[in-house]
Amino acid sequence: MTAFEIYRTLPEQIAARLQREVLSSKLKPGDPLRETDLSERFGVSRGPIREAFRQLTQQGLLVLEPNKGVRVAQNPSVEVRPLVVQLRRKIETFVLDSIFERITADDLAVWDDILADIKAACESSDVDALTEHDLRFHQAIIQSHDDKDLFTLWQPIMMRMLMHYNRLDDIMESYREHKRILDAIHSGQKAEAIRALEANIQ
Amino acid sequence: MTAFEIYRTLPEQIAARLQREVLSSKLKPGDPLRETDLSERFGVSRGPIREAFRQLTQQGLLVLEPNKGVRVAQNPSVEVRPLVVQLRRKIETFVLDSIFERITADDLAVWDDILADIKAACESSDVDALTEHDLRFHQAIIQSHDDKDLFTLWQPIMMRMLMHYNRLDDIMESYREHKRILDAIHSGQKAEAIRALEANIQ
DNA sequence: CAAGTGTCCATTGTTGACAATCTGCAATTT
DNA sequence: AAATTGCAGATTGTCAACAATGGACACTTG
Repeated sequence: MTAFEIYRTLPEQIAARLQREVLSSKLKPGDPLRETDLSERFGVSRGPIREAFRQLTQQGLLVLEPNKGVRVAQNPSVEVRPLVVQLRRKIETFVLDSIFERITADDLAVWDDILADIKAACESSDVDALTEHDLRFHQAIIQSHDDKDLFTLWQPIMMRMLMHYNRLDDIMESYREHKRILDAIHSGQKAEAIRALEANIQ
Repeated sequence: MTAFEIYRTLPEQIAARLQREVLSSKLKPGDPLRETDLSERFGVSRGPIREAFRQLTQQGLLVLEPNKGVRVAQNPSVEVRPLVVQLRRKIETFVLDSIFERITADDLAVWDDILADIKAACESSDVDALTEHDLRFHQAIIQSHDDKDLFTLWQPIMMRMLMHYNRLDDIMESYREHKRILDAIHSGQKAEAIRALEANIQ
């Protein structure tokens, strides 16, 4: 299957596959995941499956109950959803504000590439691809901060927002929002970039 | 410290022990934890140890690198620390505001008990016990919210603050801060309770 | 008939053996 | 002498067998 290995470990590959299925709602909140099923499906023993569960639990996509196994996590309740939005805004604007003066041409090149992927996904109305590249976009920004631990803090919050990714009537609007962020960064307008980033997080 | 701590599973017991050692700085940032060592020390095989690692990684106390094992996580950098404080404030004030009108006498009785433990720890200058009961206090508040997922979101943020628990010159001040919170709740002063809670989180 | 009890089966928990990988150091090469 | 390569030991990764747990359902019992 692997022409070239994108993921270092077996559990990482499995976790990536399962993550995609959760975020695309192929696996729905409450769905149980059985270790034996997956070990047969992926042709490995239950060990790596458990390790994949570990990673996805940390991301908040799966919930583990002792002696009962794991289930796909529930979406955040309507009451806490605004809190999640605020938390994500706080982290991402903190990062953008913190790194702004140190953004390199290489950083921007990478982000521009992701923006192109977002555009393509919007134009073909591919919601799953949009979710994936939206995640990549914001992840790239977070990971450009020196403190790598920020990513660990941010990831579960981001995941809780992506699980109900259906806020836009016009899918192209997502592309425009991300473009506004990068345009502002390109022209060195920090305050405007932060505003555009906040507008994108809701 | 409670006389009988009942943990449902083996990994939970192990994780609790290790958590205590990290929070009391018996295990310091960067220290490696070897599966074989711990499996001998606790008299179990490596499976439950790995599951305990999983839990502590989710809490942000351990960091896992493939093929290298786990290490005790680094403290947040001075730059990120204010962000962590803000995030924790946002979550805890959100919860207190949200549950305030539904707080029961039973809730308050539990919180008063924990406050007594905090007082005892302060009076005997037992910093480790104070850390433990401080954690219990805020955890009890978070967990009184209907949405149990909030706890999962809050825990890793809380842990990052507890790892450098040394802000107070006068340890008794911790007791007074927590007492102010409960006094305000007892007398139904919501705004004052939230103010006192924010003052305690720094 | 309702409440409790026992049994079976699906599933997770635990274990020890073996494989793969990393680290440090010595031997080799340039 | 500096850089590279090649072991050897330590450590994590994977596996399959067995144990323990929980849920469903039939059965007793009052």
